[in-house]
Amino acid sequence: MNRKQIAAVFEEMAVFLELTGANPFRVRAYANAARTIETLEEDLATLVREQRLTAIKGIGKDLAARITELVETGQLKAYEELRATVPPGLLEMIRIPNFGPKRAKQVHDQLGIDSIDALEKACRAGRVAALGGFGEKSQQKILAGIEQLRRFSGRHHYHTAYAVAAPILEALRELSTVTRCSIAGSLRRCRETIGDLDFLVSAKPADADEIMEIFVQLPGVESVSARGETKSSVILAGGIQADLRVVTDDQYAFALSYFTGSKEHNIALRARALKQKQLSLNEYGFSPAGEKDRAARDHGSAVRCRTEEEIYRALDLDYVPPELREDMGELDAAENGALPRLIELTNLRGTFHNHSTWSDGAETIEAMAEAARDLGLDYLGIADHSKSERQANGLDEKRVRQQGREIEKLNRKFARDGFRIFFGTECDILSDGSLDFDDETLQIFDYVVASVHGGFGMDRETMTARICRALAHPAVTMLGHATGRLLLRRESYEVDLAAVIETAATHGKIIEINAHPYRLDMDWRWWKRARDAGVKCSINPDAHSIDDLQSLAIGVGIARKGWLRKQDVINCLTVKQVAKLLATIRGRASSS
DNA sequence: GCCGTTTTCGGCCCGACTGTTTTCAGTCG
Repeated sequence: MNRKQIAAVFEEMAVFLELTGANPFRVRAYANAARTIETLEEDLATLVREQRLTAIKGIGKDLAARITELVETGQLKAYEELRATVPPGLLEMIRIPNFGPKRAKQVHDQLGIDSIDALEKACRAGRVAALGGFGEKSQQKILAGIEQLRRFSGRHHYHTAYAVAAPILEALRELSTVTRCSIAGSLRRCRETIGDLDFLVSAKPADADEIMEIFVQLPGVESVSARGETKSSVILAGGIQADLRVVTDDQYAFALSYFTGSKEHNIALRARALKQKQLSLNEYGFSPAGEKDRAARDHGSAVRCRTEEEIYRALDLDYVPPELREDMGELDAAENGALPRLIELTNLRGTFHNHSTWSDGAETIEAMAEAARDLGLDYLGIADHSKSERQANGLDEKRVRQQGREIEKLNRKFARDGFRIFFGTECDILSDGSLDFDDETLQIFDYVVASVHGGFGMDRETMTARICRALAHPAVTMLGHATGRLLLRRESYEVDLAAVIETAATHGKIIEINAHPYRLDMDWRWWKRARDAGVKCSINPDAHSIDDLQSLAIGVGIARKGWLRKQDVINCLTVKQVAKLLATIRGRASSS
């Protein structure tokens, strides 16, 4: 059983335990272990064999035994037993907003309800309102929640969420009563998908109510699910939930840190404040541990902090950029001055892997190049599909040569501006790991992006061997969308990314961050490891239109989440440097 | 279930909002 499967078992264990009313800290132990295992650097089988599991933070004697059992037998007795006691319908029911394990268990035990459909029927019949602790309003909310769940998956692509959030932030910023405001939550951390939007505003207490009222009446607000003094929640058209918190300006930095999360980062930060400084930390500030009568909300923070930087400093930590706040080692690094200086959007000078009308793009090469130049880039790589991609109008050997001549011609024109088009191909990796062009044709390109576009169903070993074989081919420059996933739509194919990263490192090959908002692939969780193995990254929008070039910004966000610095990303090189690098990777002497 | 120069037992981050209560449980982040 692989790491991902074991993590999934532990995650379900956490949910099952919660449903059975287990100790919440025990639940958390399983949930934390799931996260730890999923992003583990070392090979699980090795750790099991050498009995070093308990050396991992959060893995004790019991969990180590369970991991060992899963690795060795592919099963977990405790998991099977627990699962047998939990009706399967409860699992789907707790996906309803504001309907958690306790309520699911109650309706199951008292009404025999074991599915969302049954719950809906019971609500309509008024049977749920009659239960203790429930009422007419709860019943209506459950029905509304079921409808919301059915209409929307509950999560949204980053760019969708951003497009909805930006005008709301602007509307808040324009209010004269608002002192500071920001987006917080997973959008600020640049997660690949977003559950809901979090807005934070600082203002005088006397103005808070009016700001709340304006917020819940903004255009696009479909319904109001909560409306309090400091917090309101609304559902926007399109089904995205948005929360607004209003605090005083003294509290703003603390609230921003708090609502940016992640929850796991916050827990680690608070535990640290308690342990090292005997300070309790919440969204209002620091207060002396255990002294409830000196709570920060009423008495101000024991340590005043105007910015998040000052909060980290108060805990003897370097500032942790939002993208890194995932409790994946950032606090240790912040303590030791070992945080990376992250890449920024302005560091980008060009990009690879873009399409044109030669295959399935919407724009000519010239229009794409002009758009890239207008964005301030110095070069653009065009990598249209290879011949096997018939539905995408993939190019055969004859057409790529024609395309090469057009690019040569365009480059003479663009040379005046110091701009350059690189001639590439997005070459299919065929089922056996061979490439869609012969070696002679592959020689005409400046670079080759090798991608899997079909045969997703193969087993892990075969797929891994297929991709690694392609990466080892001397003509290949970089790997396109490493796992083939489509966020919220299609799971990735089975592949051993650790082996892929190792192969890329061995052959000096690049792996892309495909910045298309549906892909964001290779996943950010793998990049620190790839970076440390010496693998360089290329941030590519996979643009099929001029607008798609904007995705570069999301790609940079994902690179930042992956701890990448300017020097780890080839798009930060100058035209000259990158031309030399591409030539070097192909084992040819540089002409420049 | 994990963890430990205050503890091998007794802690484990903390608060807002809602709906149901009449002091709180459940849910969420």
